[in-house]
Amino acid sequence: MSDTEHAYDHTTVERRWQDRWDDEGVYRTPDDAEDPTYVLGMYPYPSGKLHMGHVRNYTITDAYARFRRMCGDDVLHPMGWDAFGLPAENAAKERDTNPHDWTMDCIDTMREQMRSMGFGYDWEREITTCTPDYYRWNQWLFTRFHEEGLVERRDADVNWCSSCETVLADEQVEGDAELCWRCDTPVEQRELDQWFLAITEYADELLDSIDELEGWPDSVRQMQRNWIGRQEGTRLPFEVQDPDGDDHGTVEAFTTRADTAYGATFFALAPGHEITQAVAERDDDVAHFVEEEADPDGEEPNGVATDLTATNPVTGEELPVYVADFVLSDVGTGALMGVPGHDERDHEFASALGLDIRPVVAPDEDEIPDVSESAYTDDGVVVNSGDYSGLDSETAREQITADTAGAETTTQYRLRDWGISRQRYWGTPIPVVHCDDCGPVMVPDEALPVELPEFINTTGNPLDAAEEWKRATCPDCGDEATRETDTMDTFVDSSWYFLRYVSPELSDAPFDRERSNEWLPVDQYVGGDEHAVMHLLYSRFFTKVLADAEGLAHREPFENLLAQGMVQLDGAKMSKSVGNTVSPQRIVEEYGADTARLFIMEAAQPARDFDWSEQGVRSTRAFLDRLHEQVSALTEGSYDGKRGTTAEYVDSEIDAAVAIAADEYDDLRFNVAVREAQNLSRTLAGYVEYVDAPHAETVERGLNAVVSLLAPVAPHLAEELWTTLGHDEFVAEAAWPAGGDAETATARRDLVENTREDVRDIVDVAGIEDPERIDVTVTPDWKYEALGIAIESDAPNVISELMSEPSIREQGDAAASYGQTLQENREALTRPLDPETEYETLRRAAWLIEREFDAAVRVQTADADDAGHAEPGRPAIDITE
RNA sequence: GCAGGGAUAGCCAAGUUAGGUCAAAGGCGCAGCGUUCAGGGCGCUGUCGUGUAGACGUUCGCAGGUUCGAAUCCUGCUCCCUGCACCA
Repeated sequence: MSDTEHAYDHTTVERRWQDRWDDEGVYRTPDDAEDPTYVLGMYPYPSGKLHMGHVRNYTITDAYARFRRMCGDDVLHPMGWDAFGLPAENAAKERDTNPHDWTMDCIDTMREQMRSMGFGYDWEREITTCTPDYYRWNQWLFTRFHEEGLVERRDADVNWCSSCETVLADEQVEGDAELCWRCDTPVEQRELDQWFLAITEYADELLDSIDELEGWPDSVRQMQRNWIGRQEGTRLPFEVQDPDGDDHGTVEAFTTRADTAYGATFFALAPGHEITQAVAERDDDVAHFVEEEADPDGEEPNGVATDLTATNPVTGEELPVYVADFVLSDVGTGALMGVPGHDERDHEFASALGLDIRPVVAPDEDEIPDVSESAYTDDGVVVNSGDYSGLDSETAREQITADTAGAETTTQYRLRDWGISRQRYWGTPIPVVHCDDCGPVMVPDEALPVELPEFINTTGNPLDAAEEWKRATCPDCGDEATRETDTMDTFVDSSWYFLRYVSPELSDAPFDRERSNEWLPVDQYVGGDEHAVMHLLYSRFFTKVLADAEGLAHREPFENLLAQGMVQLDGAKMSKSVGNTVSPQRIVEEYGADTARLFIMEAAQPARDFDWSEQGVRSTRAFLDRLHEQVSALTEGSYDGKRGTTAEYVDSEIDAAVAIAADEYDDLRFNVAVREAQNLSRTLAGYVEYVDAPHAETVERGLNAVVSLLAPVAPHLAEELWTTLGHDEFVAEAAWPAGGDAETATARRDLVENTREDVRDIVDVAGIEDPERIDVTVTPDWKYEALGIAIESDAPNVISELMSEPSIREQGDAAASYGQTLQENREALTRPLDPETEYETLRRAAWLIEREFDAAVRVQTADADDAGHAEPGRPAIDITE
């Protein structure tokens, strides 16, 4: 695309200002800044190229950061790299390089792309998680967690991706088909020694304090609640015996419906339960079922009878024990009491196997439900339950739990401890050595960081192949020992990176405590909602642990969270595999970064999805070109008019735009804020075109405002025009322009717009072909006074109160009639602009009506008796043909 | 199934937290006019119905209710989206 069809060369302009900002350190945040506004976009994984999602994400934070800076705040707006992770290993293998070099190359490329977008970061605070300077603190924090008793090593069934050759967190397994989140390979189960962080210790606080996260979207809060999945219930102990009377011990079963204990007609074990395993060894049917038939994903619940019995601890009844595939090892205790009368799934199972189905809960005492066809699952009144009959479900649960030996109320969570072990190279080495005598031992702080060895290209875990690196001595006994070869989940890195920005160079602690206490929490966090659970939950967890263990004064990391919407193409998510992407680089080359940024921001509110539109981009660019021309026209110096009433109108519109845009920016409604700037530009153009000799100062003030209002979103052109307008400083560092208050501004606009619409209505309805003169008469003072009295008054009838006011009484019939109107609308009265402001507003806006109807417009006060039916907020209009 | 969020004029979408200038912002589409005007772009206007002076009528998923007054509050229903789920 040639630049000749544009009013300015974006490449030159954008480079120029990027260089100047760098030279002057405009976006630096000094360490002594006082409680800066902390604006943060989720740091990217350095895949090599920015995509539109990144552009949108970082344009949002950049615009907000710039706006806050113009409002006079100190701002902290840093950027960094989520630089560990599997793709780097894969890429390194493909390209015959190593993860480190590949990652660093990607970072260089992306940093340059960010620079070309004009994002104003404090690059002095840049962090890169794959550098020892960063990941040593992961190790240090791991040790602190260990000291707090929050690290556990245990044998665990883990999700294993055979393609990635690594363990996956539950959150990284997707869908019913259980596919790896990265490569879509079906996930297998394996048993391995794993390192866990005890996030469940904080489950209650993580759940309860969600309520206070008022700056977060409801959807994210709800997802976290679901994920934690707290459930109150009862643990009941069932004695399990085989036919010979041999005891298999007590099996605990968790239930939320202890009130249905009398309805239990069977007991069921998971195929993976240890008793099941024991029985399978001597019982071929059970073995066959476990091996061949059990299908936890199947629609139908399947099961097989055993020769065991379980004693219902509430009733003493002997229940048959089944092995059933709908019982899951990792839910509850892997065993349950079956109550087919009051649980859908148990009902289905009992029906299939011909087991008893008993109603023990009823809607009310005289109405025993028919449970032969389907379960009655609501709470109600307990029946057929011995001494408990007649109690409501809630009370029965409490009573049964209290009366039953060995029963206790417990809380169960869906949330599991966080397995952080990964059998991969490109991550933080877990700082542990294994000693034959002492077992696993923490690497002491002074020996940190445990640095990664050279990359070895192998199919398994490269750390396992690094023989020399693996050799270590035990910190406790000094004997030979072996290094732990697991690395940490990269979500560990991102769980505290927002703290590192505060003091990125600090060498004796991960973060400066005092400064963090002042600078945190992040005031505005922005990112995609694919991180709604994992990253955001882990970050909250880390913050709470650091508050308890390291004196951090905050228990929540992110005060306000914005989950930005997707940039789509034809209604579909942009995706490399589908091939429907738009390259930010191409857009920047063709139209410039300002155009890309402005288009994205005006297209929709930041939380919404929207469609990319090349035509929208073009018209955005056209707007910037017109603005450039507007400024050039002003500086050519041919505007030599006086400040007439039209200019006064323009002035009030400038105030209005500034005030409204400020409110909208503050609430992150960039699309509305930007529209104010564009409308103001339009108003200025209309003014220049309408009057013979525009008033240069007014136009200048207006263009200054337009440029200021656009500066957060289109910063390069804004700087360029700001200079053209004669300013020496950066617009990035300029103060937000002074304006009026948004409420009055809106009231004035409404008055003008309503009046113009009324004129149109009249002309249209009355069929006036060619209006010659239009008289607009503002309300008489006494009506305004009367309205004020009526609003204040709490008398049942205001008319007498109005008539006690001489200035109103002397209006005679008119006063009585208006008083009547007021009385009828008593409850709905609102205070309008005062008559003087109204008069002034309309006088200034008269040119709009003149222009539209090509008629003389006369705005007058109502001191004459021709006020007609003018009312406050509603001038009388008289049109002469 | 559970939970959360929704349903607004041809389409997209504000407004609902604090009921009253709300026939209801803005955008798109469509139509008319203008721009020394092919088109495009840009600007102005219109876009539920009726109406020869700014009015009236009907409307905010469906059905009721509260209120002087409801897009907004309450109850029930229908449908859509998102998350979770053989979760005991």
